[in-house]
Amino acid sequence: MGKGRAPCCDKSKVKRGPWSQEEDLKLIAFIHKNGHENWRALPKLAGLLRCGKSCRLRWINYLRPDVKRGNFTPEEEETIIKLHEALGNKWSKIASYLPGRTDNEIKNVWNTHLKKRLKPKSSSSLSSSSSSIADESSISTTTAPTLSSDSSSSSEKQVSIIINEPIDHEMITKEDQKESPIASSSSTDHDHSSKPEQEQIMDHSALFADYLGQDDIWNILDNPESFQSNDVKTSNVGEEDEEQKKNWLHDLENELGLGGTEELNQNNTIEDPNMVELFESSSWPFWSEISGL
DNA sequence: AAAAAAACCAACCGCATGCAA
DNA sequence: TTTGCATGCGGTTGGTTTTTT
Repeated sequence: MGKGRAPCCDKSKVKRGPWSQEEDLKLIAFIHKNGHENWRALPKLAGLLRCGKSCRLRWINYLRPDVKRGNFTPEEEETIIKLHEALGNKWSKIASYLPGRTDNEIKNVWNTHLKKRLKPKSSSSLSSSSSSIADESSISTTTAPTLSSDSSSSSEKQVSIIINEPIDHEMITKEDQKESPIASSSSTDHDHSSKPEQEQIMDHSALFADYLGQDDIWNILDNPESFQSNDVKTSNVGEEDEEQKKNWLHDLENELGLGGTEELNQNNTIEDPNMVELFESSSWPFWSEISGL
């Protein structure tokens, strides 16, 4: 409320533009260990020349464990359309009904695809919705982890949407983790076996290859479900030295100058149990590497 | 094959909001 | 109540990729 706004950071001293792999890893490693209770302080503590805002955005939109990447399914698009009709440009609200999707991503999809697609028939849909710029309460919610739509084909079809209970994408405050480990519920939503063919997993390969020196790992990372199976995991990883995995984060942190020696506990484990709980329940592709610690 | 146009999407900007002192 | 800080949010930009001419 009306107050002078201090600049969030000294723009001359922070890096801007696309994130490098190293920056991503620094951010991931730091949040893994410490969570992100203070975005403003985080860049400094993590050794990043970024503004806290930028770190937050990068984490939320790209790096966090439950983020789902790739094409939107027709069901998701339908949901967005309906929610947008009801909520307007409340992207974060809309995102809260779509596990794994970010407000930024939804906004992009809307602006680049859905808006145009709707335009031709906008008159009808808008007219029917003018009275109906439905308030939120009109959205039926359920805890059922599905959204269902009346399957038939016509564009005039009546679509009834059962929408997921909104979830909190801003998950990793420790309190939130205790109360609603959303990653666990969304992890099943991330079942990549059901993903559209075109779905692109984020390019972890480049990210980790530098550190692990092997490309096979990316087959695993691209099929996160394989993490659940020790058999698959070990067979894919091959005879690789377990020690290497155990020391991965430690090495990484040393490499990145995160001061692993005093910050790691004796077992080289992630210290924050809530973080462990969160990441364990997630299908986040980075987890299997880090969890070997 | 090259140039131009369109599409895509990550990241930035700055206001709004909540909270604590 | 006021003030200042931290973060959330939505609009916008600009670089990159893809498609069209």
